[in-house]
Amino acid sequence: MSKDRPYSALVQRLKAAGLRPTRQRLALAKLLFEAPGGCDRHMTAEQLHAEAVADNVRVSLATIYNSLHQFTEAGLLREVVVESGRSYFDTNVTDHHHFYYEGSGRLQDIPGELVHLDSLPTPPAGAKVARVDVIIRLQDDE
Amino acid sequence: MSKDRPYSALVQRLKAAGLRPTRQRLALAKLLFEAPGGCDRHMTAEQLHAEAVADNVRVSLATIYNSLHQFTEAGLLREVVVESGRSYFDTNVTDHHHFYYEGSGRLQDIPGELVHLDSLPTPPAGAKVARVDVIIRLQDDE
DNA sequence: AAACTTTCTTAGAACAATTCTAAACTGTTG
DNA sequence: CAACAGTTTAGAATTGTTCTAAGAAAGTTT
Repeated sequence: MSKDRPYSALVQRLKAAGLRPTRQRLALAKLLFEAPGGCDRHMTAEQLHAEAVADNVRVSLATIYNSLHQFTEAGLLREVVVESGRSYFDTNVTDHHHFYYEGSGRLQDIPGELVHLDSLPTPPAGAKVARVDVIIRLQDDE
Repeated sequence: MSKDRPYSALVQRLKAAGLRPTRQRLALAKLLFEAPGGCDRHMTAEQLHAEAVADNVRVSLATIYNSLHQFTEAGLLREVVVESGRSYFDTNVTDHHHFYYEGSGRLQDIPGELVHLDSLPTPPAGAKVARVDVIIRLQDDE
């Protein structure tokens, strides 16, 4: 019965990540991962907060930050820092890269296959590669 | 005569960039581009400010930020944002990339030739590629 | 489900990095 | 050297983010 298992897929997803499926985490996960139109989203904390408020979900900004970081930690999100005070959380956690429109501040995915990194220098002994970020910065008229 | 042309190379460099060679800009340029030991530096605003103070150059933090941005604008520096509140100014403005040690927060240059980017997707019409940043994030024990 | 433990959420304060402001100062030009 | 535009400054203001301590909700045990 749907009444007994609201958003069961999301609940499972949170549980699998070791996170209690609380009211606010579920609401935020719904906004992030089950947005009506699209799929891959690039959201700032403020944007997500605004969406939550607009959707009548009462969450504090602190919880937004907590949740975004916990989701990121759990591999449900990926953080992309584009410039000084501007950091996005990307719902696409597959191997991929980004176009960054400097004028509008918009971020756009580039499938991982489209960028071939050859002959990466071997990182110093003892260091593991955590991730490779490629950001192609575009100049667009603001 | 050296008395008439102190740091003439730097003076020229600033003038060529359309910047008045003021006392503080010259002092900062000297710290950035003529550091005793090395050549390529990755400095934060705070670090540069600390160096200036240690060198008995009285500059306000506001001027540090102004100068760093003006130098960057003029192509004398390149800004690299690695994470939320952490942005470096790199004296190496040639085409190159970076290793970022997440633990220590250190940045290390990778010569441009060592990374081959194939088949970059064509950026949308009307947009020019301003720069391609590749950051290889390394996990080192903090 | 009452009692209990643990984990979450919250408002607001605190913080760090950066930018702004308005006044004082300096480099340059005539 | 006078005058002006460009620069510097201290301190306030802003922005994005984290911390704190207290109350609320979830999970557990009975």
